[in-house]
Amino acid sequence: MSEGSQQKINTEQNRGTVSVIQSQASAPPGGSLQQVPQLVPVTPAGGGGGGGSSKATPPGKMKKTSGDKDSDEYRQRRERNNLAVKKSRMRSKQKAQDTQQRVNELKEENERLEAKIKLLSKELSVLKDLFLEHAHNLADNVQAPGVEGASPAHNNNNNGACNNNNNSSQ
Amino acid sequence: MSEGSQQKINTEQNRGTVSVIQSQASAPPGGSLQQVPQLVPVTPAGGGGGGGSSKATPPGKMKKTSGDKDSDEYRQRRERNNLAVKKSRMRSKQKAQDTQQRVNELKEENERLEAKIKLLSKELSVLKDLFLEHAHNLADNVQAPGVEGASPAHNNNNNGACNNNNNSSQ
DNA sequence: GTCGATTGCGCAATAT
DNA sequence: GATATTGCGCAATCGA
Repeated sequence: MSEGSQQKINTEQNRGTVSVIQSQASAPPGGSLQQVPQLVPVTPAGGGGGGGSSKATPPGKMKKTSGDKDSDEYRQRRERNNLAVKKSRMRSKQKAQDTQQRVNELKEENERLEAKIKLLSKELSVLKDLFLEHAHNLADNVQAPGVEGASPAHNNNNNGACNNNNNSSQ
Repeated sequence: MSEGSQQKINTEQNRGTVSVIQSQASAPPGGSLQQVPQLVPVTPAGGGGGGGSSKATPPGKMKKTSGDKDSDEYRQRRERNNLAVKKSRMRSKQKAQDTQQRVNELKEENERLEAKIKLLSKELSVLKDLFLEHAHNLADNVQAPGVEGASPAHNNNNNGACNNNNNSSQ
């Protein structure tokens, strides 16, 4: 967790002043640093695929005041984009969080459902046993109405009737 | 979606060469730009608010060769961190993806479980109905034992009742 | 073609 | 001390 100690940067501030800054840069212990958007073309004619014409700071003319970077318009665009980025990231994070929560909910519900299944299964089992018992009782009644060892009935060749197939789907 | 046209940056490359580059920057369509880490102190000893004192590059002494930025060590650290960052982000993204997938799986399983519950419920219902029927039959038997319609043995109307598929797997 | 939304990336601060 | 996370800004790209 945490949450950093972020410092609001005053857009356009050093902007107006900065012009050329070289390496160097002293890092005051307690001070925050601001990244000045210095740009530089990188490995123009790189080895890989995209070949690009190099063209580093071509002597061509630049429109606008003193380069894109200093223009108010540029700054404005940047700021807008920064805002959009922030927003987008927030949403993204929120979404992830929601998804995680959804997982939890679903897990819970799953457990509930499984419990219910267990219960229903048990009930079914009990009922089935009762059925069997009844069948036997009836058989007895029919089988030995008055005689002792006679077993004439047995008509219900139910043999193998109550088979429960314990198949496993999947 | 998308996937940008990212270009591998050769760390330490322009480092040695770059000295001063101002705004400008031409943005070649296919070319990538590298952000040179120019740093600038922001609100140095700022108490809380918007800090007004500028004070860029205070005359304090910096250790190391020619400033932290140019040091090999610095560059190395940066690169290591960049790597770590990349890794971390990858994992983060992967995790989010996994979570999403988990949601899908759980949803599927939920549906399966619900279907099963439905089925079990139906079976239970059938069995119960059978039970009632039997009870009635028995009542009839008891109620009218010597009457004309005595029917001692039509007990096993076991019509198709006993099948249950008690599949429990997973 | 402008503008917001995404995305990858590097930096720096902070956490582990 | 080194790696891992996190917030943030930049730039490129996508999409409306």
